[in-house]
Amino acid sequence: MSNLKILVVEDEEAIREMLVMVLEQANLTVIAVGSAEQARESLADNMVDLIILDWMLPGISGVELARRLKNEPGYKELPIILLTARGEEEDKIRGLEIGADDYVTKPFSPKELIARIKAVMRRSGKLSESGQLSVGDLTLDAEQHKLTIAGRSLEVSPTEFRLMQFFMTNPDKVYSRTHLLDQVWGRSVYIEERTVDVHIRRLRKILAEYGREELIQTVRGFGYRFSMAN
Amino acid sequence: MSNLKILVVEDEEAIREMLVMVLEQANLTVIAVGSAEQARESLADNMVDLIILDWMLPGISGVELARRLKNEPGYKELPIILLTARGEEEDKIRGLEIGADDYVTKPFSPKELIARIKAVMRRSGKLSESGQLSVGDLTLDAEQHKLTIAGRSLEVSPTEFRLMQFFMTNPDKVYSRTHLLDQVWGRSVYIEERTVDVHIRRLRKILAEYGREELIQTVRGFGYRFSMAN
DNA sequence: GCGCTATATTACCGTTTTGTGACAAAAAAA
DNA sequence: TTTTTTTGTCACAAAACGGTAATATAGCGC
Repeated sequence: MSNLKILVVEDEEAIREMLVMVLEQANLTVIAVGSAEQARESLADNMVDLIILDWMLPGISGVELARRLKNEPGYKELPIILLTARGEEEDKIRGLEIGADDYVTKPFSPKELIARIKAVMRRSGKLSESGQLSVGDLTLDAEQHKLTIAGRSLEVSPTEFRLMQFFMTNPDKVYSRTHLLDQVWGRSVYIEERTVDVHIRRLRKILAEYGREELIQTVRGFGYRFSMAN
Repeated sequence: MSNLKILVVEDEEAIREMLVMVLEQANLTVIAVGSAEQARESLADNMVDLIILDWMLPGISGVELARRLKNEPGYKELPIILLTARGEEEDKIRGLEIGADDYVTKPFSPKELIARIKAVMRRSGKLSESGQLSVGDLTLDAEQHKLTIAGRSLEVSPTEFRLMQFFMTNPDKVYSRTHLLDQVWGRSVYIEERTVDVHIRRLRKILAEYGREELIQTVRGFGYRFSMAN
């Protein structure tokens, strides 16, 4: 779950520190602020992947901030987890109505919080498939950001790494160039379809050094497939 | 602050987990139980260096357990930190009268808790601060603030030392410049991301004198990684 | 084989990212 | 105080990355 940035909005310092520690422990990048106003500033400067928002805040309350964000086009998709005092059942309902993606009650268990973050991230498709992916003797470790074949590490560029990550997460299926562009490059960029060929070529070249170029197969008329089976 | 064993007595699971995480993060060994009775059993089996005790417990309360322990010859010297709900000022006084060594209010800040534990440990002379980290033939001694490679000591500046300390504590993982800044420099300090590069460079230069510059690896597009493996 | 299309391969080159030395301010030491 | 060390920033150099286009090759129906 690396490389995700979380914005924590909590006015009480002890709890804020607690949150920061728990989140950093879980390998997340954290920005912590104490009010809705500061949260706004942070959002303007930083792209964050999720907000953890205290229900009660001085000035503009957490619920209010959540409600507003969920009505703004730019932040509609930004997952929000609300932090509420224990047992306020109506709060939970109201929070979810407003559009919060989940909520956690104080005091919170670190495990639970992390689990909920993961769940929300997974739902919004932001979870970058943590841990180790293995296909045959190929291993991709997201944490180390390292790709190895039979223990020897491969030198791949960032884009190649992401492409490989995608392939290893979805093996044995054909993907069109368009689909690959969407998934690996991101929906918002327009790039020539042919560019995919070039990156496939680069990956194959690297794999070929270990006699594994057949891992990435061409499916004429459709696209490419990553598979152990020939 | 390693090699110290802490017994946590707290009935509420969320808070118990929280405590465990915070303490383990601080390199302490933790045993966590949910009641005074279980605490008794644990004490019979394990030698612990400090107890963190919730004021309110089902059955025999925390205060009561503290009072009893402080009257038993075998446990008289065992430091106890009481956990109380916020703002119960009389509790504090009563707690200290009973013989508790310190108290912390919920919700607690991780930093504060660790600081108080350290203080209590120091007072009772248990703080040995034998923080030795070793990775390969690299050794970092937190106590002496000394970094040695195969016995020969390296001349590193304070910041470089902390950076190295962080890396050696978290090997084999990529960290972004932002993450490193947060962890090594501390959040709330605004420093150019590229400054990290410079410090990495300085560390590498020192390591290079011993042919070990490859210990710190660049992961293009992501950050840096400390690892023995190539 | 021929013609057509899809894919492979290569080279190019602007852009981005990282490395590096120098410098000055700040902090620490003397 | 003066001197020395430490540290953050900058500017430029070096390296790498990544998209494009041009060209070559391969697949396939006829």
